[in-house]
Amino acid sequence: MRLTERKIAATLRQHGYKLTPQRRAVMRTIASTQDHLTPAAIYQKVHKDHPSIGLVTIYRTLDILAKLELICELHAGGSCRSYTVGARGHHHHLICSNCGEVIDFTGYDLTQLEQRLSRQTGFEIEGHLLEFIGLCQNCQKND
Amino acid sequence: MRLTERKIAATLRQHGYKLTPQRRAVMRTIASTQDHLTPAAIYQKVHKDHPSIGLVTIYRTLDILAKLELICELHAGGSCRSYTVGARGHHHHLICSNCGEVIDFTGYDLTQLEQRLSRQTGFEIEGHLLEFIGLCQNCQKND
DNA sequence: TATATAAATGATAATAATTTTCATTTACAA
DNA sequence: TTGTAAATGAAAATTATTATCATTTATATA
Ligand SMILES: [Mn+2]
Ligand SMILES: [Mn+2]
Ligand SMILES: [Zn+2]
Ligand SMILES: [Zn+2]
Repeated sequence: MRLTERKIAATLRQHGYKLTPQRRAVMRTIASTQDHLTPAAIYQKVHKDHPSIGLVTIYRTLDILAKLELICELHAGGSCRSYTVGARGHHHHLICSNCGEVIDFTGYDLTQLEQRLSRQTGFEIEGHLLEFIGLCQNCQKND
Repeated sequence: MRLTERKIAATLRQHGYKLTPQRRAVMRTIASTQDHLTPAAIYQKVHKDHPSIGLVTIYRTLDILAKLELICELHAGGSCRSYTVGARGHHHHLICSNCGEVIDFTGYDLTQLEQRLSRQTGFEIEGHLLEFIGLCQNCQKND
């Protein structure tokens, strides 16, 4: 079942956030489409109904909604990049959210899943991204 | 086995790229650490040995190395964001690299792997990111 | 080894994305 | 109602990324 504006609003309330017209507008926009939207795209849509809204409010609202896991952040290609040496061959990553340490791991095969998805959706799949985020041992010690 | 500067250089050659001191310096820097580094961080490191290098050259070199899969791009938290409504509960994504369409999929469980990784590395894993990138049916038709 | 030439570089500017600051407004608890 | 902390929007500041273009350079080949 999809998340409605009403549902989102309730969760905001539960967490002590005020329910402003601007936030409603952002929620409505996001809840009204399957697309993934950049902050700028959301701004443009919201702006139609709510011409006085500021882009900053979009960013702030998105941060809150993401923190509450009401929306989710995607990391497709393009910007937002950092690099590490490529271990030989295909592999995946384990990333420390605190210090940025990256551990490569191999031996986990996603081709079965890839084929299933391709069959089910008609997508021609070119690649994938599998990353685990957490705290490395060091960063656990130092709180 | 880790990728050495020498190995990287050979691959560059094979693909018809010239071997410049700047590129060597970038390769050396990347090959010399396990860390993942932002373009800015790489620039700072390279800049020490090679004060005249331009940041633009870093970007250009990284693009090439990524294209040749000698390094890999990470998408941890932070910037590079676009949003989609959260389907009820945890799910993963299939993203069209051309038009940006996103399909959520569920029913793929990574907790086994997560536990294995946690045991092996001592990481306290907080979450993960699993995304497949490809072309949706529409974008396949329209080339 | 000298030379021709396409490729690469770096300075600079342009663009785009994101965050900070701060004075003003507003949601909502009491 | 009213008080107050929270939220907003304008503007500026930062930061990331890309485009342009004159100059330099790696390297194939004579
Ligand atoms: Mn993989
Ligand atoms: Mn998952
Ligand atoms: Zn760490
Ligand atoms: Zn598409």
